[in-house]
Amino acid sequence: MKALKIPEATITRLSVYSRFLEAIDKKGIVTISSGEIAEGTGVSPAQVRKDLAYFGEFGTRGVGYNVKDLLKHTLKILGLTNRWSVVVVGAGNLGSALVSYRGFRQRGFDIVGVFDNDLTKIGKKLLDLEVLGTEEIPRVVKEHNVKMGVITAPASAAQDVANILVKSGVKAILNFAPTVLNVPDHVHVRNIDLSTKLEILTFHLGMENEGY
Amino acid sequence: MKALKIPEATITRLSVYSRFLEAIDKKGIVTISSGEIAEGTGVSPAQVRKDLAYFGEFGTRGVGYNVKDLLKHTLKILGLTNRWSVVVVGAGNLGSALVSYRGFRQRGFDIVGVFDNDLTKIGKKLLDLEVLGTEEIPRVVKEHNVKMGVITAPASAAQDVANILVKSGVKAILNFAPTVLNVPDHVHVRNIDLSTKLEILTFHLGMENEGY
DNA sequence: TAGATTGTTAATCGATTAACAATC
DNA sequence: TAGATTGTTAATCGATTAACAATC
Repeated sequence: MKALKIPEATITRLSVYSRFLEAIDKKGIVTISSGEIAEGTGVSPAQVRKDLAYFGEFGTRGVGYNVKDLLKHTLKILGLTNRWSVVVVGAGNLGSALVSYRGFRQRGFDIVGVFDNDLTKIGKKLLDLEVLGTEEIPRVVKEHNVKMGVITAPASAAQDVANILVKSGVKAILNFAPTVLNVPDHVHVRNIDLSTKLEILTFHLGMENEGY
Repeated sequence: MKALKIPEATITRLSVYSRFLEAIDKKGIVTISSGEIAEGTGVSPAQVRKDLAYFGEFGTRGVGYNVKDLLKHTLKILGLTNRWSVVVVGAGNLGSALVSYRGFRQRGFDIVGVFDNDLTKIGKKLLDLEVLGTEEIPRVVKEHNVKMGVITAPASAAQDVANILVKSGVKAILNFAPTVLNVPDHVHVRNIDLSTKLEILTFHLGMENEGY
């Protein structure tokens, strides 16, 4: 209920801390300090404490944080204490890769549908999922109470896909198409643009040679 | 040569502007204003002008920007006026998808090598590329003057892969493994963490239900 | 000239860092 | 108690926005 605005970077880091804590916990380590978390995740100790402080007091002064405890809290904050059903729209190479990606399942995401409007792809099996036509999206979204959709369709189709997803009741979209989506305010969208990330690197490489 | 620090977000947006301008240019539109660019890319007009102003004066007061001209400038800034050879390490689903991804080639990236240390993957063909053992990385990097590497190996192997890439002379790494890489200061690293992006969305969805 | 839009400065906003009192 | 580390406040740093003079 707090009206406190939390920086997006804080949430991103929380995800990183969470994964780091999982690894630490697996090693059997019980207690960890903000300095050690910082060391392991490449941020500053003050940053770690500040990020956590948005959500509560999870540590013990003079001691540090209980690993299992803090891990649970970070997962709770990220909304990962229950599983999420996800649909993927676009069964090309990237879409297929995501459906097969074990990392998602491990963090609580269940891909319950893959869709395409390319007839040569419909009916294909990806793991245990059959690629369905996009007209099936509303049914699957309703049946599995899907809140999240991933768009791996080409840029030219992305907006149409987004419209279908929104109309079906999806509340959050992860968009891999290099295009800006128009959605209602209540729908969350994040873009992952693979080329853009490479271009940040070429920018820096180019700068070193020529300078700007 | 300017010592001016440019925000990473500016570079990301420049990449978005650049792609938007390509689309606008294809429509045959000659002139565009900061307001129209802003409208098309989801930022503020002041932001657009500020971002561009880091690099020069590309517009004409009272008129706007010449589309072709500005497109050229943004490509130049991003280092996309010549092509980049890239290697991909990790020939799993994601690696395979990236090799086949046409978006890279279109923006000036040529994937010249795919590597894995899994014997069942070595020798497989991805498009016209044969998957090679990781011991071949140094040779290919040198032969093609590769400056950029993409890591799509599992987290457990990512640091080893990074070491090999750095030793081979790679200067920039795009890392898909959910782990923090240790590399020398002169090597640029960016992470793309697919789960983290989903977790930002679940965070927001969770917040709406329970509040934080 | 009048209208439009840039480039740039100053004001605002927000995020990170430093420092330290609280406390185990 | 002495040493350590958190939680939090204040200071700093950086990025975005608003406003407007310059100028086409």
